[in-house]
Amino acid sequence: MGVVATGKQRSERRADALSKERIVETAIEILDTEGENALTFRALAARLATGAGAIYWHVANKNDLLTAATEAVVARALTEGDDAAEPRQAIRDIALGVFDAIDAHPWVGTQLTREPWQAAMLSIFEGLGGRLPALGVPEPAQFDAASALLNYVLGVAGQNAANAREHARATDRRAFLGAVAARWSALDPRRYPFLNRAAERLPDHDDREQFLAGIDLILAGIETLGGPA
Amino acid sequence: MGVVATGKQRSERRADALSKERIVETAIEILDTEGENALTFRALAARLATGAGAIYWHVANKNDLLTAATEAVVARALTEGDDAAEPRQAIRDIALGVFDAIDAHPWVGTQLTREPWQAAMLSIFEGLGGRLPALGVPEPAQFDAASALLNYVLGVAGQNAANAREHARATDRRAFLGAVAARWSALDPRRYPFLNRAAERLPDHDDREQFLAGIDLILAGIETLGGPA
DNA sequence: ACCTGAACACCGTTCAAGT
DNA sequence: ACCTGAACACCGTTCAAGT
Repeated sequence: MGVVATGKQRSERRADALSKERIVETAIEILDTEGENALTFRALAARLATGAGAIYWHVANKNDLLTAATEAVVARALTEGDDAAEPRQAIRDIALGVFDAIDAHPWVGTQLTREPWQAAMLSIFEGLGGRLPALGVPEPAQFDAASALLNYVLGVAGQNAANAREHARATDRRAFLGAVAARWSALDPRRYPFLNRAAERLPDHDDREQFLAGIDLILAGIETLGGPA
Repeated sequence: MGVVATGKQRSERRADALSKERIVETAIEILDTEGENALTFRALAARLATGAGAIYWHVANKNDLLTAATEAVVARALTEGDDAAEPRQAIRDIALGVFDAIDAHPWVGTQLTREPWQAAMLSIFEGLGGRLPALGVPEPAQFDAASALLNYVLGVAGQNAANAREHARATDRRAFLGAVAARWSALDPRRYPFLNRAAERLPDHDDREQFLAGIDLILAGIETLGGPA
């Protein structure tokens, strides 16, 4: 609109001035659509129609960029699932919010597990730990209990991110799980009895349900800490 | 011994022929003493007094190398803490074995969370899940329960690895935790009441004890699944 | 069969130079 | 103040050539 193309074609037209926000949003786009490996300063600069060095004026380095992108996604995820009044349900909602965010943006799982004490992680920690008083958990035990929930969430986050990296574009989940299950079934049943049994359940299990089952297990353990509900 | 130095000095003398085992052990040495970033094919080749390309004859790629290194460390960790008869204690021993291995080799935590379904992870999974029948957990629930334990262990593993990466050589743990706690205390106590309280416990808490407290919490939840013990 | 080491195709990051 | 883009110092990986 009103922009006259001069001489050489340019692949992309600058929408407006560069800003950290615009850089972060573009990075999220690349991460979501092309995967973790596709985010390079060169690719990012090309999409933003600028030089690679320009990005460094707004962002300290790649880690800073990834942290900001993670923070943006997690912040949205946590505000969406507004607070349930019931503390058990509130904790489930927060955990599921993070789970679903990582399902949609697997690279968030990678970054969440790589960079400790970042803002995104603190929000999750507060969300989980903040409900423990209402659950009747005595103060001295709250730190450990919230840590257990957080670390479980982070563990699943990392695995989901790794799985997404493995079969980049969902190459038939059932076939993939079937192949893994076949490997488990091939193990010596005397040395690996549990994996042999688990192999039968693997192909049909639902990741989200299993994730929630784990949360409920930890919540059940936490409830043994407090007085009667 | 009996080797005559000819012409130019060579920085290192080849002890014997190259092998995957020798490559993996040397990689572990570098990872342990110089950190994750120090492991490059060039550095590895220099230590082995060979060319970078030679390594590829024995190892498919860097990921293969890291997986093999992780497997070696985890296998040792799991065989050391021999099986306790009591299932709760056996699960604690396995979890603590992994925890201590990552404490000694933080890069194992990174690799464990990056590469799913690798042999090292399967051994841990079997070790944890294999004790659930003795705990009275009904078969249909065992897969979910073992997953919860595994993901918790992996979450802690990732965090410990990330922490070790952060302050490369333990620059006074208490000072570091004190700085983190100060940041938590600086947060608005109305929006972050839990983190403000947790800040007081952070500097003096023991990672290993907190890890075990989480295991016990999940075990307490798992015990609500079975019949009476 | 196994090893050598230069070369290739990338990276993140810096920085002199522009506006 | 902000942007440009070439240059630097690395990487993992390949491969022709050696033994």
